[in-house]
Amino acid sequence: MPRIPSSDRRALLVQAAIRVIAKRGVAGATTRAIVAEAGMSLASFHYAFRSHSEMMRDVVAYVVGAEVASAYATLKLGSGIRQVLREGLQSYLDYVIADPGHEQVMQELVHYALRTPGLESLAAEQYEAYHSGVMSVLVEGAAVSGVEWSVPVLDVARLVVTVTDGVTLAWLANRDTAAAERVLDFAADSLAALARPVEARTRENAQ
Amino acid sequence: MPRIPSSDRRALLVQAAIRVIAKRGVAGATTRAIVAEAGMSLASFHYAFRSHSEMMRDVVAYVVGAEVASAYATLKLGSGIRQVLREGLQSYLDYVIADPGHEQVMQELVHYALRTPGLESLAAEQYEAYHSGVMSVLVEGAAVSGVEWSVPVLDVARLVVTVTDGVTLAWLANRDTAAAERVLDFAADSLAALARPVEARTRENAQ
DNA sequence: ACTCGTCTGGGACAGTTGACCCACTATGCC
DNA sequence: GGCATAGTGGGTCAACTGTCCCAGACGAGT
Repeated sequence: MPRIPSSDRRALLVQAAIRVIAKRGVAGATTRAIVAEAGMSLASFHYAFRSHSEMMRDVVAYVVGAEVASAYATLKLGSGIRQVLREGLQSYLDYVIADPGHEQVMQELVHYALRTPGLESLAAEQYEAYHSGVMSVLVEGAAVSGVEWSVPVLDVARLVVTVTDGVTLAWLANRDTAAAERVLDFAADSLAALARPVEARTRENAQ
Repeated sequence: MPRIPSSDRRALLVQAAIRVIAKRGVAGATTRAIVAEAGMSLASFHYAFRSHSEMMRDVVAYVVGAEVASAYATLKLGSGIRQVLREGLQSYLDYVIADPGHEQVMQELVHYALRTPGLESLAAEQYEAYHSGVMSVLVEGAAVSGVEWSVPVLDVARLVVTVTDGVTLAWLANRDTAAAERVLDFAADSLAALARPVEARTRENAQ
């Protein structure tokens, strides 16, 4: 069997764990299922991690750091801010539909972190990452569309995350794509109302 | 030990299970933990339920049927629809803050149902119950405020549920009450824009 | 060629879990 | 009182889990 360099083994196991969670849920992420997914032996697990919970901490930290904002980052340069918002939200929904397991894992990991002593802060960090990731997209989107936000961008980002979380959970439950898109229509309309055309002289009060 | 009549035993165990889930999460809802919470013996469990998963099905069905809309039903008769919405959303948030475990259980059970073969439909039913419960509140709220909804009320209900779910998850993660309330401010504003004063003659196009 | 530290395979362990079983007790009915 | 039935207690089982251990294999440096 090929030997795996020490630096990669943890990452390999973490990613295998995420795949297992996507397939079987957090409860199914046993050490044996994970090493089987990673094609490793059981002993290798405890060679890489001191314990199962130590690995789960890394799993949560991994999803916080990586790919978090990537789902939001499909920024198409539309004609106006309303369309930029709508298309951004749509690409997020498309992403959820294409790979429902992934966003399901994200929410399950939030609940797992909230339940696990010592990991509660990671849930908060996960949302900070969401918010700041979306915020930068919103700043860029506003710049492209020549508008500015009439409220703090961070609050707008919170609204976007609220909507995406809510739509995700409902869609996972009832798979009603048309209803989800109507919600996104309304969200895009309402959020666009928070933007106003930028007047060249009052540029400094952005953010 | 007092004998428990047959009709109550299942309900007792289901409610005990919900308390255990609130305390320890879905993964902690073992048969032993549940019967301990219910003050019963282990044998009584399999006397009442054929299996653990059969009881979990009842747990999910129970939360779908009972109390689902109760959190929304704190309808205060405010001056206008905007205030009715805002106060309704606030009372929901107050409820989440007062008993975070309960709404956490609700979301965890949705994910559990989605993961469990044969229970996926219960997740959809849970959201149908949410939507119809909120919808009736919205209908009443509109009537009290003398407005009508310019879009199907069911869609408005979906928006409300989307917001409450999103706010719940974010608040559970970061406990940022002020931010949650700003989100609710915006939601109430935006939703109120979907209502228009009812003109006595066009009463019939209410959904 | 030798050796040392890195890594792996397989086995084993104790603890927990869902499920089951059977002797036993209470209760209502004749 | 006797008896069937509903309900209970406690013990037991196999399966599964996280964790540990140890003999050995590989590779790099000498």
